[in-house]
Amino acid sequence: MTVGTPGPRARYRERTRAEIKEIALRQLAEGGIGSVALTRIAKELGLSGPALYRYFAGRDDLLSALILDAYADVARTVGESGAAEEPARARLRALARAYRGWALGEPHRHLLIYGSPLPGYTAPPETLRLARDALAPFVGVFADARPAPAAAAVAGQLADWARRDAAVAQWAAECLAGGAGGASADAERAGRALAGAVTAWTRLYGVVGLEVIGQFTTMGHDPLSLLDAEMDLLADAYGLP
Amino acid sequence: MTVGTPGPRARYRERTRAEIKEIALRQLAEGGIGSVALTRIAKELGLSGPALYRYFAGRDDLLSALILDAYADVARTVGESGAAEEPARARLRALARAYRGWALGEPHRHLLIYGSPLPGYTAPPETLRLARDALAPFVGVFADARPAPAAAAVAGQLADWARRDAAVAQWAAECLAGGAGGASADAERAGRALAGAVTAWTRLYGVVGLEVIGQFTTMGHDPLSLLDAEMDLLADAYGLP
DNA sequence: CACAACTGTTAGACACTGTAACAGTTGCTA
DNA sequence: TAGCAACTGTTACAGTGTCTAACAGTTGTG
Repeated sequence: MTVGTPGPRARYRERTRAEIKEIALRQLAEGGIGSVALTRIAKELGLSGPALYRYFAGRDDLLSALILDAYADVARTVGESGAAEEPARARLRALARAYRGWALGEPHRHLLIYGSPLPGYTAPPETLRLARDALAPFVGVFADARPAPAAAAVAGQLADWARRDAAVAQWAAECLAGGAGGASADAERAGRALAGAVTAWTRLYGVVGLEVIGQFTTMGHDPLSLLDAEMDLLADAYGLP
Repeated sequence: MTVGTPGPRARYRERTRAEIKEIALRQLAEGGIGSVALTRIAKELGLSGPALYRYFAGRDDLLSALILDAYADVARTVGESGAAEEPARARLRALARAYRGWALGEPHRHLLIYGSPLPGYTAPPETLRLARDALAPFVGVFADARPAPAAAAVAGQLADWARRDAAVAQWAAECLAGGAGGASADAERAGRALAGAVTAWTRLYGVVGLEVIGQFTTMGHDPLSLLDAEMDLLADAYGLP
């Protein structure tokens, strides 16, 4: 951690990288992932082709950076929402709506994360952490869940997971305690909460994903109603107040 | 409809088109959608570059054909499964597992349909029909559904849809009657069945989609268990026997 | 103040899409 | 059955994009 002052050079470098990503995001929004082209970015910056390779190792590296940013943005957006809502089921609705709002506002970024994966791409470990950050608020919602019998198997598997992996157990405990307090929740409780969170996330992805790719445009229902219904049914099945 | 005999020329043409699609599918499987390249397909066929444009107007046209084939394959796969299962909830599980099996067997084709859409692509009307064919068996499962209160809003919206659009109403009636018999089901019943089918499809897409893009690899649960649980919870919520 | 790192350039290899112009083949029809 | 029109294929080429190599100017820092 010998990171003293940034220095003027590193400053300029970071600024240029940010500009590149900015233009890339615009291209992404306009024509999808296939439209992100280094040469055109360079032209728009007044640079010439290969100069961009000073800032990103290649196209894949740039896209990886965009993916990481998107994950961070999702975690931030979800994390900032619904904390105040009081009955747990209202909090669940708020979390789901928050992600939907983000995804509909920037569908290309949703697709960047949850659309077709890049062929050679393997998510860096940091991505994993951010994905968990996004899931954490959901785990908190299901802190005192009492799942219906049909959900018992999944909850049991996730409880076993918490028993096997200490890091997971600790993470779950932190989510349950609301971030403070280190009271170690038992694995069964963690399993129930994780099962609720994973299921919520799956349903959320199901509704929003289909909406983003336009599979609902010919159906006669409002996707938001469907999302609310899915979260309410989940709250019912997990006995949320 | 003046389509007499195919003729030897049309025969050869169709055969070549099929070969092209075959190679394209292999490229798709190996390196994703970005790896489908007309020039390499031509080389593999012993043809030279532009010859392929005699068979497909361009890369997008070829990909559109692959998309249409994939939709048809999904409709066929789902349509052929689970018809025999007796309690409705068992049929629902079977349908869901059938799609999951297809998607895990050919993840690239799942992504072709449900991953990031091609920038300029708009689905041809035939796609719409095939998508409905895939949904039809699910509608049948929910023929006598009694949705929980949380699902009432969506069911109501879809009932209204059936009231507005006669073609939808007829389609729903056919699904409910199992394909035979023209007894016009009332719109309320159609709305309930459609709501169940749409929700089932959404959950199915949620689980399978996340599994295909590898979002479950770091989670300690079995995706199949989650899928079964989601379908069972849905059967509970819709009062399926 | 001098050097090393940084930032940028041009030239070029390679792959892919798609068009243009042209030539051989074949099925159909007058 | 002779001939034409449609079909199938070719080479040449323009345009775009990724990425490497070799080289040059600039600047922060020891």
